Amino acid sequence: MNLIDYQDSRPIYEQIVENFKTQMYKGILQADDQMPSVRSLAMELSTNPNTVQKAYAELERQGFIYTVKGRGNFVKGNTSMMDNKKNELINAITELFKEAQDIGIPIDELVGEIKKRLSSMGIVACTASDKLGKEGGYHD
Amino acid sequence: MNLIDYQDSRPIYEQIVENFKTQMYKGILQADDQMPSVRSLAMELSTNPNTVQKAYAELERQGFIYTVKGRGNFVKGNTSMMDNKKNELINAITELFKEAQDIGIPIDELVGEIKKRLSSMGIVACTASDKLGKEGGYHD
Amino acid sequence: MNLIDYQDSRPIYEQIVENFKTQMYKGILQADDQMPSVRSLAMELSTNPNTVQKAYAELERQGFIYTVKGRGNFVKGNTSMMDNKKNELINAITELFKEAQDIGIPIDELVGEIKKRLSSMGIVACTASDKLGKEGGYHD
Amino acid sequence: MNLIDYQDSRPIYEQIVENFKTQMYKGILQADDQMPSVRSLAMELSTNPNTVQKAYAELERQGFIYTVKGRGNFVKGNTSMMDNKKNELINAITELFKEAQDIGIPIDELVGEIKKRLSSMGIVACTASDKLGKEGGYHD
DNA sequence: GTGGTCTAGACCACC
DNA sequence: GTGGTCTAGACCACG
Repeated sequence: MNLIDYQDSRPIYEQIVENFKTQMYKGILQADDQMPSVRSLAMELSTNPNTVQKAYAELERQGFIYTVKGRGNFVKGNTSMMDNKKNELINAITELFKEAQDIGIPIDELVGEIKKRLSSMGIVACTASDKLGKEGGYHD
Repeated sequence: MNLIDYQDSRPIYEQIVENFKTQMYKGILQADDQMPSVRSLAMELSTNPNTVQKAYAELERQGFIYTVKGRGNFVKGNTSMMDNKKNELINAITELFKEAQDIGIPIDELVGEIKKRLSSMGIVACTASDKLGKEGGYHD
Repeated sequence: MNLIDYQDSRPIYEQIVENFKTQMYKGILQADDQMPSVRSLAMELSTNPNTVQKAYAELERQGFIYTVKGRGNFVKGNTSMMDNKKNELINAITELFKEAQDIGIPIDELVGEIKKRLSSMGIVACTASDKLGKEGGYHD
Repeated sequence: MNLIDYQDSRPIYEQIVENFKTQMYKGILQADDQMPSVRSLAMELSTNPNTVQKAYAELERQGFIYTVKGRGNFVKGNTSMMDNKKNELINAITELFKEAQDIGIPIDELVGEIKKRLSSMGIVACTASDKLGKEGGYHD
């Protein structure tokens, strides 16, 4: 469990939720893995058990974990988890591109800069754009 | 001025700020245009003058407007405005792509889907990716 | 607001939620009516503001109210509310009838007894059974 | 013995109780049949013997089984069992109808829909209501 | 004034 | 041991 950023404006319980969700997306936490107990995690994060409890309740509500009373919280094997996340990302990015379009920022410039940054992080964005670009379909 | 969405979780003053910023980006509000007075806008939005005041203060802090005592608030002709916005968008999108990469979603799929959606909205995303993909500028 | 039954095994916050939901179903609370403030209701019920807060959060999550920060909670004008409730009731009752069937209790007996009880409460169940039973069997 | 649903919010011991009760209602378990031993059932359900013990204690308290020291637990031949269950069901259904009435849902609609569903499951709900309506058996 | 979050500490049911 | 609920009291952002 990563540490909490007390500088962050987001509430602590929300940060906990986010942390666990990414851990699941990344496969660090897998189906039926046991979550740390409310109390122990509270100790580890030096926060209040109620706060952790709230985070777990939220995770359960969103379908990421399930609770066995008296035993603990466990990761739910949610097959559609990935698809949801993918759609979420697609929506978010599309929305941003649309916004750029609205205020007249040329998409070319955006994409160019983004690609530069991604590749400087070692992310092979080119393959993607490549496929996009390919067969010369769009050479204006 | 568009209406405020009271069901939105974001604070009202922030919605006002956002509204004005997009109006400036879109060119609806231009340099040295006069902003509506605090009181009149508060009336129009049927909200508290304090709230409008807070929004204007925030806009001034961010360098989007300037105040002339006794006369009112005016739009600042900020040449770097666009660049800031562009950078903001680039950062946001890059961040999202990075996240996708982190959890193992193939960027290809994302870009493909996004492209589909943009073009279905009449936004010519293809030209952008094209230029990217072509001249091989960023391949290494 | 009805009183809380501290004998009831259900948690207090859940009782509060239920109370408000029925008040909405009955039309006592209508769209955009303001809910009592968290603190005042807590006082009235002589319970803790946190408990009321939890109830309100749940009501918001379920789409029955919306929150305007700094102003209060308000009833959401949910048109599909009634339909949801109706379906819920139908499901519950059907489930019970199915259970009876499963363990071999003749449905006739059940319906007979239920009808007796409903009419003794002044509920005109007969009209309903009428349609069911068709052609004018019951002109009493 | 059916399996336990650990994702179910109800406590495990309660699920065990329910399971046995329906088995008795359905006649799968009959008077003086021996119940599985606490330990073996605990193994079978891979749960804690304490939990099974608690379930058996509850079943005994409710008059469904009796204990012979050193021999085991046995099903009680309780003639009033069925009547209790019937009353329970009648109460539950009546309560739901009353609730519907309270919030102004026309009982006709409810009954109509329920009838549709029951018959689509092959349960002859119609005959029941029919008998009700016809020979006037329950009219007074 | 409003709601939202958090802490500290308690009690309960369940396993 | 586990999670779930509740209290008392605090602090913050928002209007």
